[in-house]
Amino acid sequence: MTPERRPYRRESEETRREALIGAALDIVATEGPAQATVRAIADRAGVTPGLIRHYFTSKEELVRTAYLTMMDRMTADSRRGLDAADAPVDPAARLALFVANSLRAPVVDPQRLGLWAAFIQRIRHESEMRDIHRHTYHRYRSILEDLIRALALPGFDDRRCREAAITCNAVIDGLWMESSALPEEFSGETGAVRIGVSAVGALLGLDLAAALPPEIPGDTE
Amino acid sequence: MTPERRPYRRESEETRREALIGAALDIVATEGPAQATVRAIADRAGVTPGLIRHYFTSKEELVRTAYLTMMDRMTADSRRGLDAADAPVDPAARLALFVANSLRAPVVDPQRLGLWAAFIQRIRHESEMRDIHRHTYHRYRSILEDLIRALALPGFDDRRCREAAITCNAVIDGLWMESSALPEEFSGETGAVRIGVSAVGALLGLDLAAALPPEIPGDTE
DNA sequence: AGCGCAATTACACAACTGTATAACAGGCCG
DNA sequence: CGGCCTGTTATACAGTTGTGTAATTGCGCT
Repeated sequence: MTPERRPYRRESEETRREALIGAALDIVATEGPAQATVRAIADRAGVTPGLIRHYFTSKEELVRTAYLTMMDRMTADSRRGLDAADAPVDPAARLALFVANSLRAPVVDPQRLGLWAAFIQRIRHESEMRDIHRHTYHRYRSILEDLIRALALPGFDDRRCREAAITCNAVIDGLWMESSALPEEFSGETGAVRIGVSAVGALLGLDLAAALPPEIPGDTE
Repeated sequence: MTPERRPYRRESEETRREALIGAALDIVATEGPAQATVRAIADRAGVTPGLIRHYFTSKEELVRTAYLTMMDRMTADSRRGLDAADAPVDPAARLALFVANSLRAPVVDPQRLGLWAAFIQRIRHESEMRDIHRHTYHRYRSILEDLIRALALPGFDDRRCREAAITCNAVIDGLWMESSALPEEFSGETGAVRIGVSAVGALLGLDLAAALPPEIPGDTE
């Protein structure tokens, strides 16, 4: 009567790391960071808890890696459609698309807000986290700044473009936050996309809403 | 050889509740929610852990009460100087003051951001938290809306005032968040107050910076 | 086919968590 | 000044946490 031992498959390091990171993000997003225990993460990833310490020196390191992955996804999702072959060439359309992407799914999402909040929480005490945040913030803002500069608006020198990017970034972040926290209040006529696009337009003195390319409904890859 | 028992003083319910709430906020703000255990909270409040369950039905309830207290403070700090006897009467000055207050200490503060993030984390799963959040958001936004309506701007009907409030709220929230997370990047010329006041002005089409009452340096009560 | 290594599991452990309950004592009322 | 209510402390407890370590077994290698 030998005690049964769970059967398993050997996987590559990359596969296992990705599975563990994905499981960690999943749990933090859906159930909060307090529920993201080594046992819960391992369980969701389909392995036993001990394996986490085989691929990461500590649970802490796994979580950190997971957050970096999330931030990369956020920026990539906001850029969607800007680098494609059929990407809009009109600078105003490009800016409008970027703003709109930032203010709808999958970027706007209660789960992502929770994930992001859990991440922000750690910024003050862990310098690696602060570095990740600073890097992500600057990368996003600089995309915005480039899009604004491409508009070649009269009177917008480098300094003014930079300040406009800071301001537009703020209004986008605020709307992202609020519409993710209270989705039911930002639907229909008060949609975050509409408000955000027209707000950025107002800040730059142009009609961005008219430039926004129509959304392609089933365009989720 | 009687085992020594810790001496204590009896206090009013209000005193004890405030002490416990304050201790909880303190610890969540400085060390994160994971460190806010019943033992740590009781310790900081100068009592023993059991007392928490004497004033709150659970640790959960204490934390919830603490968050509500925090949100009240945030709004109150932003209103500072608006209700005083020597408050500005010019509507533009009042709006500018409110915006500026929201974007400097003590409202802008890394610890408050941490506190706020820990709070936001919980709104998805705990309906009481979501209610607190919704209530706080609407209260703040409606202050903003009233200040905007008082400007009596041409063409700003109720609907437009409401949408302007949503937008201004977003830009303030975004700047608050970013300057709290990366304080060193929002000092001097790129100060959050300056950018925020001029952004709100731009969104409403008026020069708010000129209307902003000068800051009284030592005015922290 | 089967050896050997390392990926994976299994188990143990001490620290810590929130909560329940009983014993104690501070200080108001008589 | 003494009793007694209740605010407060003390202690116990079961559950959970991250981590360390030894045993197993999948599977690439020759």
